[in-house]
Amino acid sequence: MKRIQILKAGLKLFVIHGLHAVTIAQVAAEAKVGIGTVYRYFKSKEDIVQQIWILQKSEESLYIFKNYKAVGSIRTQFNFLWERVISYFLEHPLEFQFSYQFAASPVLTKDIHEVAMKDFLKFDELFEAGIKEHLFKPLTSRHLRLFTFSTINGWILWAIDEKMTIDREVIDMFIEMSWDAISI
Amino acid sequence: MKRIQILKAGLKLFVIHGLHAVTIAQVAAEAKVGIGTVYRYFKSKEDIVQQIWILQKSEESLYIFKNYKAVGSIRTQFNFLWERVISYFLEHPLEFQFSYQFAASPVLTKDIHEVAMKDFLKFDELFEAGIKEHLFKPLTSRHLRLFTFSTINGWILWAIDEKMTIDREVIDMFIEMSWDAISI
Amino acid sequence: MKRIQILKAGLKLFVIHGLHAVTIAQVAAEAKVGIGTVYRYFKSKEDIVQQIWILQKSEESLYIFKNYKAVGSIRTQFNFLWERVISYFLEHPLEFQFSYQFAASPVLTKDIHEVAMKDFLKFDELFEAGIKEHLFKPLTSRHLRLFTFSTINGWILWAIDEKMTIDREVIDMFIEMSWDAISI
Amino acid sequence: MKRIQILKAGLKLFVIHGLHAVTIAQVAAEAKVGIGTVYRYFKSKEDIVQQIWILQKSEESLYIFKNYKAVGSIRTQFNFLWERVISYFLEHPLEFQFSYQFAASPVLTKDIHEVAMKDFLKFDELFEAGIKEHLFKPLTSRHLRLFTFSTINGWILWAIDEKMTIDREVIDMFIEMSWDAISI
DNA sequence: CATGAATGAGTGTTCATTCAT
DNA sequence: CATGAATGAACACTCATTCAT
Repeated sequence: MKRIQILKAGLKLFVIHGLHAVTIAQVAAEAKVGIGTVYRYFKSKEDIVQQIWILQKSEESLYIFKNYKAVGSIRTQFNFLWERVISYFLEHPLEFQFSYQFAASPVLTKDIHEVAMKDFLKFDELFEAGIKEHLFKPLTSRHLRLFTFSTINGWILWAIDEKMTIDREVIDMFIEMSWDAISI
Repeated sequence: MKRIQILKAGLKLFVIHGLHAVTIAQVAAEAKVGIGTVYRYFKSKEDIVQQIWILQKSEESLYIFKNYKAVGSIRTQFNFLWERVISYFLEHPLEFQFSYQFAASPVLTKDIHEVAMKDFLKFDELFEAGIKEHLFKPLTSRHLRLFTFSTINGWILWAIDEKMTIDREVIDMFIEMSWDAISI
Repeated sequence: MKRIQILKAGLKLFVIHGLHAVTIAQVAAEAKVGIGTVYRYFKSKEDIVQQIWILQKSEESLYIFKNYKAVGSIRTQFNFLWERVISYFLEHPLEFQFSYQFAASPVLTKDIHEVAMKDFLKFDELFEAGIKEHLFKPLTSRHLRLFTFSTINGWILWAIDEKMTIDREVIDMFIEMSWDAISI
Repeated sequence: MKRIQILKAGLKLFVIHGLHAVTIAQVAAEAKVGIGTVYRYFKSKEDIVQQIWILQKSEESLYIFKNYKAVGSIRTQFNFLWERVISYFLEHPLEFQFSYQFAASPVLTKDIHEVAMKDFLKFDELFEAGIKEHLFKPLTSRHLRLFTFSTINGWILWAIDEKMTIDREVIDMFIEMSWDAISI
């Protein structure tokens, strides 16, 4: 409960002002808890960032894979999942910016990334199936996943930046861009 | 001279340890100048980061557009420029990581980005020409540029991360992926 | 019961780590009681130290004066009592170290010392008798007591420090040293 | 210069209020330097205490052994040195109390003690010579030194405590007490 | 009577910035 | 123009103390 409050407060403030410009006192105030309480749940400022990352990726995957069944054509599943990814980030711009800013940050170790990413391995299974059907360019499933996530990041970044109204048509076009990039 | 030393030292340390974990004293030591000297050239830590960004983008564009002539087919020019971008970052992994980490950082204001990006507007001209020839999906030239840069960033990130040996063939395939994504 | 547990736990931890390096939470854990319980019995950290001191001196005097009768020659009584003091501390090294470290600590007020020391005034009576018999150098009984306690402390400190095996002979010699110092 | 100021300030405040009741800010203020300056010279609060101890023992030995020549009878040398020790502490009550309070403190490691005590090994040489002449009870020179220092500590403690006026006669008597204790 | 989660004042420590040399 | 010792505001973090359960 308080743990989640703190993580949500941290996410918001770190995104807006940057890690080095946010004090623990500010995080505590935003989370409406005492400073000491922050340290009851987290052992340091870096720990907070790492736990935000893990929580974030967990919520992300929960949203994305809700109602997902690995049935139907590869393309259908691809459309379904990427539509979910896009929807999630468009509905959660703060969370998206956190993901973008901290993806390459030195405070996130390999271990943290590994833990946080484990739910996303289902994407690899999808790509694996596509590779078997010779639908994709000759890359590993891991690289296909990373590439498509990259394209999505860049695209959402500008969508949020310019406060565009995103309609179905645009989303569909974007998914097509991703598909066209990796398919033969 | 000393100015450049300081910027190079800062870039290296910020990438490796993160902005908040690097002190001005460390930057001064790495640059082999006194702390006071840092303040003769830059008015604050944030100023250093901003100036690194500007210098970085300037060197990047110099490398990319060297020998570039806006002649030949759109595809030929596209291939030429993206090959240069990829080559630059593969040869300068530290600079790449700096670009990646700070692209969405709150310390870089819109003004700084505008100044730093002005040399890259040539890309927009190329995309503009492509749009006129109806080669691309219905997006603005700016969005086409942002999208392709984003895909390239994601790709180089794992190329560096996994210490892959990147040969011509792989680069060519990647450029094709980018092209396929945006072309009709 | 719990009161004593807390005092014993505090004594042990304060001796090993030093007053400033021990938290109430650690004392509570060592005593196997809750933090709140500590505050039910003591009003502050300083209070704990003071109560340890008082308990300690009380247990010490109980041990020392057990079976003591103020009869026989001064020398006989002197030997008896100092042998008891030495035995007590050799059997209770932790308690000794606490006594040594906190004897001159600013957290122990004059009042506390007065309360804690009242059982030891029997020593003064012995010295008083010795003074009357002209056995001692021209000092007050109080000074004779302080002096002999001081010598004993120094001696036990290294005995414990060097984990010497202390036999009767050594103890006898040491008591003789103390006696020789103050006697005419 | 500033280093010494800080150590002197620390000694004074630690003795009066106790280690845990003195803040670095107070030490800095007493030393008339900035807080940051304290950390330019010392890496932590504990380091300050340790360096005070070392400086203290160094100044002590300098005072004691000034003009000392290892000639004349053992007794003459003994008298000379112990008179110096007593004089030093009577003239420097604050320094004495520091010595007394921190002698058994856990912040002073074996290493620190070893470094600090090396100048006092000259005492051991004197005792060694006395042992050869069969003047002393059967103890090692090291133990003779520790014992006599203990006696002195106890004695000075009360002398300072009661603000006695100490004249030659009293000092001479005390030296005699120490001598009587260890001599056969 | 017992507990330990919650608190925030207070502390040690850091580090961007200044300025005398 | 270069330096780095000096500074103290500001921070991360601790821990004695409280109080609802």
